[in-house]
Amino acid sequence: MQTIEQHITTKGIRVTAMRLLIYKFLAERSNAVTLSDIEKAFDKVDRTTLYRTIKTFEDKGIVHQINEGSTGTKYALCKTNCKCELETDLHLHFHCNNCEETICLTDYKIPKVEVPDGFIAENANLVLKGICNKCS
Amino acid sequence: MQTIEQHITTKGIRVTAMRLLIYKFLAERSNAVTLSDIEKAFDKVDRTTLYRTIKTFEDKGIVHQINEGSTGTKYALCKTNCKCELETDLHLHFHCNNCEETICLTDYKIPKVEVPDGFIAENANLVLKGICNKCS
DNA sequence: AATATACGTGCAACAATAGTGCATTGGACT
DNA sequence: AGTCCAATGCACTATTGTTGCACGTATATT
Repeated sequence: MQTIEQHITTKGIRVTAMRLLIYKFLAERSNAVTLSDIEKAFDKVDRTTLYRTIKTFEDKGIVHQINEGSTGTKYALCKTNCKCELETDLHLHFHCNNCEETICLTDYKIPKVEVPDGFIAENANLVLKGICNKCS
Repeated sequence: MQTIEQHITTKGIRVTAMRLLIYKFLAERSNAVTLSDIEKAFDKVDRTTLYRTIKTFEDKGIVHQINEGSTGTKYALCKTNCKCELETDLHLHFHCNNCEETICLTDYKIPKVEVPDGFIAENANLVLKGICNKCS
């Protein structure tokens, strides 16, 4: 079991107080969050820092982004050994139209889909919308 | 074969010059467009009108929305008899990381996916990212 | 240890996208 | 024609995404 510090370090970025805070915030919840969710949680932190921290995390494969239709991108932690690869790692997301939460269903992978000749798929984003288990 | 006017009318909204223009603009291209794409195309039109027209179209099932990660929602016309239903109508979208175009692959349906107990999926949004046929 | 360097953070400003309220226009209907 | 309601346009506000710069702190170099 890696510590968060070790995990961040092995991804090739420095450990800072801010990054640990943001990481822990994300780790505490199973739902994807927007930048402003994080901003509200720590009212001392500058928006820009959050923005850049999340961007760094994304570049280094620590978080992934989800677009589910409501305005604003959401983010969630990747699993420890996720490489965000199409065939193996990409899971589906569920957006509840009632509570508006977006949940990572990490155990539900995106099925293999056919694409027309000439198209090369490298990445995928599948969001199901409906009613989640808490709201149904 | 329905005229555009008939199609709009049967969806339960009035035909106006603006709506015809926007409809035709969408019909002319196979790619999904953002609101500002439309805005640039008709520089006489107010953004608010576009925004509300698209919203009306969306509510009435004339267009569908696609979220593909780059900022801004994109829109494309639904097929004539599309009801935007999960099992039958929802097709996949392809976003090219090179030319940044988003293409409706209307003949490629979203495969049936399993969701955990308690979740009820009503809608889905699947965007593949990679290189399109023109750029590969 | 002292210095140089690179990185992280915060501030300020800007740009793009979303959304609302209100006055006016214009078509549909009697 | 006059009434009514939907559609449009204008002005304004809110939210989200983004960049440049200055400063401080951690890291590397000697």
